[in-house]
Amino acid sequence: MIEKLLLKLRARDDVSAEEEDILRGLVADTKEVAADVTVVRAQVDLSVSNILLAGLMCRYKDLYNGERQITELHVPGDFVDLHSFPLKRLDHNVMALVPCKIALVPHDRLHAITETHPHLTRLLWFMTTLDAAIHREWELSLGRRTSSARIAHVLCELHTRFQIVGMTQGYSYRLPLTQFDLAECLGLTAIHVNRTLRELRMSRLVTFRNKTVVIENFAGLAKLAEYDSDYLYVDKRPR
Amino acid sequence: MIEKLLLKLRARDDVSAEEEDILRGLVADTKEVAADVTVVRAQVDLSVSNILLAGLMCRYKDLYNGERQITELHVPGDFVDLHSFPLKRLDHNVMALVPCKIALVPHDRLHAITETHPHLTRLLWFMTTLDAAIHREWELSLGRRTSSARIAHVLCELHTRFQIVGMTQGYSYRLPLTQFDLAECLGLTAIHVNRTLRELRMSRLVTFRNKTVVIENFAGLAKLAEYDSDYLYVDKRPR
DNA sequence: CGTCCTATTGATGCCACTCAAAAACCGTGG
DNA sequence: CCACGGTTTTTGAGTGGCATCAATAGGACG
Repeated sequence: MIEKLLLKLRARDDVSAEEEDILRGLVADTKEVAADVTVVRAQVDLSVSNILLAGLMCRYKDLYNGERQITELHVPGDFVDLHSFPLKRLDHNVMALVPCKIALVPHDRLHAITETHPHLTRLLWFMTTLDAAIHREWELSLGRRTSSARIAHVLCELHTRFQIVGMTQGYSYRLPLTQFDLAECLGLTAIHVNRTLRELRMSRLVTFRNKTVVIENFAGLAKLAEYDSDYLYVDKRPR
Repeated sequence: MIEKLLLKLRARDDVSAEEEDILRGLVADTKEVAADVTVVRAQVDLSVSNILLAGLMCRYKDLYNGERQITELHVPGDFVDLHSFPLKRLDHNVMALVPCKIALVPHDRLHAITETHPHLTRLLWFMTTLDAAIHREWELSLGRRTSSARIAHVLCELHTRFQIVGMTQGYSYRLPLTQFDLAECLGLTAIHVNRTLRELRMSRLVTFRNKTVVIENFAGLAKLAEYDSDYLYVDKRPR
């Protein structure tokens, strides 16, 4: 059930058979949620974290006027709100962007791991710092990249992240987002995203149609975006 | 020496006398660094983390054209690159914005804590997730807030963070940043920061002059910024 | 008291936003 | 299988916030 989480972890460090068992034992229950459902609400006391098994989720914050900023996208295998374990509540909401399947992990089981399994604890800690690294890269995009570079960058990032969990076909992957969703990730309007996607399509770099991304020229796209997957820490090391 | 770190931690959870001793024992050495010195460089293997004792530091990423995005500011008491312990290297640079004093903490001592002191481990973990929360709030600023709200917001944030470590005088605090530095935090140009600061000054909300911030109307500033310190998790809880 | 850095102001331009509307797509039910 | 309503995508025209370019003023320091 948590195969994708294991893929994600094993791309970064060894996970022993015992540790794998413990991780499997974390899941107390699974749940299906419909699209557009807010699964975790900001400021609510939490005692459970969620692993995304299938679908696509996001973390977002919003302003009074209804404008929304998505601060991170989550692909299957992501421990979507693991940080709620040390934080005890969240400063943002977590929403399903499409129908999703999630696994529920009670915090007391995570607590138990921290008491008895240091290496696994460090692995979990690592995963939350990986999310922070993604936040930082998005800050760079939001603050300094042009609209075309922003879109190019997020499409490169998602290619890498989907690839890790075996959800790409070559340079193509399914991305069930609307242009409106994308705009909320990138600090743009949907209209401008639309125009910029057309540019990227016309320059034969990437096509995003029918919820599918086809990267026609990865090197070119990465160059435009100044994309370097370093910040995703896809290298195996003892943590 | 690490009094400000202790203030920061004890604003969020209890720290026992034993834990305090262990934290004090983390420091292997201290160092003075000059302004504008990059203390930690991206992609370099690390075996030491730094606690900021005095001064002001930042994390930043940059683009080929030399544009820079500061992703977080660090005030005294911050464990500036604690996340390099799980990550093993950083995806960004860490720089001293003014002359700073830092404490060096070897990773093997952190490793030892994770092996023997679960609660302290969770506290350290918590601190890295707090940095991530700040990143998310900055994403919201960079993506959706207007220039005036962005400036107002960061000045509110810094007030709260300086206050926690006892470095405010009422609604005033010393902030040794140039307008150029601020611009690099906010995804703006220094020129526009200058104009916007004038607006904020003229609307009697806040003054930033001679490296000093004086908030004349905190409620008004917070309202403009939609500032809510929730994301800084200044509430004491068992972690 | 000159030099460098920082702050300030003015003029102009462009990237992305807003407003408006049509076209394409999609699930649903008759 | 097609009509239908809602969502999403696409395109056009006009606007504006922040950037760029240019230049002066102020402050810190040797």
